[in-house]
Amino acid sequence: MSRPAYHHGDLPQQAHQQALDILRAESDTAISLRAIAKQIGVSAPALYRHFADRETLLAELAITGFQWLRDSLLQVEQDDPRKALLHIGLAYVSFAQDEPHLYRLMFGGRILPKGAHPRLDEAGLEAFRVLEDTVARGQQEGYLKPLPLPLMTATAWSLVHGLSELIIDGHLPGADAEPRLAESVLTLLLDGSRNEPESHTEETTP
Amino acid sequence: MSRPAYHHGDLPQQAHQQALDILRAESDTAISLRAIAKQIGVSAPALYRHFADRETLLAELAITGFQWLRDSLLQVEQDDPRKALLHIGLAYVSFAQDEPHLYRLMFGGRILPKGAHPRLDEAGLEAFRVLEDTVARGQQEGYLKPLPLPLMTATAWSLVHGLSELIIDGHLPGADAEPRLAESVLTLLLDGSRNEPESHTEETTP
DNA sequence: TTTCTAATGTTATCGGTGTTAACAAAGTTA
DNA sequence: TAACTTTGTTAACACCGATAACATTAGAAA
Repeated sequence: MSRPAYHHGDLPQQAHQQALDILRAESDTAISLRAIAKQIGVSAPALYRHFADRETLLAELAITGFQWLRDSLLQVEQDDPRKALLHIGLAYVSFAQDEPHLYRLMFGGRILPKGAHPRLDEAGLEAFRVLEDTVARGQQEGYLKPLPLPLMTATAWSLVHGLSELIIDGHLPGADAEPRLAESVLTLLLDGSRNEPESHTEETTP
Repeated sequence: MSRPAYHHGDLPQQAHQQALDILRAESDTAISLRAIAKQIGVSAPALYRHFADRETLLAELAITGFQWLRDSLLQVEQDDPRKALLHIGLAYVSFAQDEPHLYRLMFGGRILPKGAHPRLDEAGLEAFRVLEDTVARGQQEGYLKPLPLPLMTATAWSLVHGLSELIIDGHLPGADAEPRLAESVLTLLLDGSRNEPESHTEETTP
């Protein structure tokens, strides 16, 4: 358009979107500040007015990723404890499948070192809390075993995270042929985590 | 000895070791062919006589990593099914904790794309089979539920893989304060995967 | 309106990377 | 010895992130 303006006005937004496009199409390693700048039609150092460095730009992508993940998990209805747990697990895995490169960026500790971007850490924590709350509710309603909450959430998170990564990386070839694999895997853990009041009713609340 | 020979004689081995040292000390992104060459005292292009490219060198590191992992898993004694399953899980997580950067390289689908290095894929498969065999044995001996083997192995692998990654990325802060976290997590899945839930083994959760 | 300042661009440049081409030396074999 | 293969070398290309020094503009202050 007729916008040869010296001040672009929308550079951070557009850079963010460009980086996200590249991430989705290729991988995080393919994200180059120079390429982004050229695509937008701006000089490379201009980006440094809005992002401290390349890693910070990647961190912002990961932050929006965690927000999307959180929103997705929040949309799971929470009436029945078992259904809530199963569906939140499925939503988690689906997110990873839909945004594989973004998911790897969010959790690739190698790419974004953990203490380096406080806002990123907090965004991750907020998404994690949705999962934690669901597990806690499952316990409060008596559906899950009354084991320590950190233990149960660590187990649940490990399973969905591991499953997501294995599927994304193609290590579970049955994932496409068997779309209910995730459901079966989650069910296996769920059935084992159920509280069975008739078999043994000891209260070992922490 | 220290002979400034034109032909080095041990270049691939030394390059491999150098790369491994750098990987352990920093990360895979820190591995630079030029730096390795300089350290060894050879020109950078010399490495291309022994490695097709940088990625192939990384793939060879990952291959040895899978061999180590497999060896580690093979050392778990297989008499009692429950003990075997628990200890193979613990050995798996311990490997990841002992070699975090190597583990990330082995499983970072972003770094080493899956179909690109056949020897790597096979090495990973051979390590995986040790886990699969242990699960199969647990089923044959009647300890685990008679569910489809791919489902049970996918579940077990997801859990140990997810747990490993979350621990080495620092997402489970209790991992250091609670060294028995891995054991508790694995026990939770194990108890739920048992074929006959009436027999009570001893309590292992703190 | 005019002026001053902070924000936001620019070009030039530095040091670094993987990789290839062209060439040279050493080892191997006929 | 002569031919050939292997394994090194230097030079160069095309990128990359990042910084310094400078130019332009927008917006508040006078």
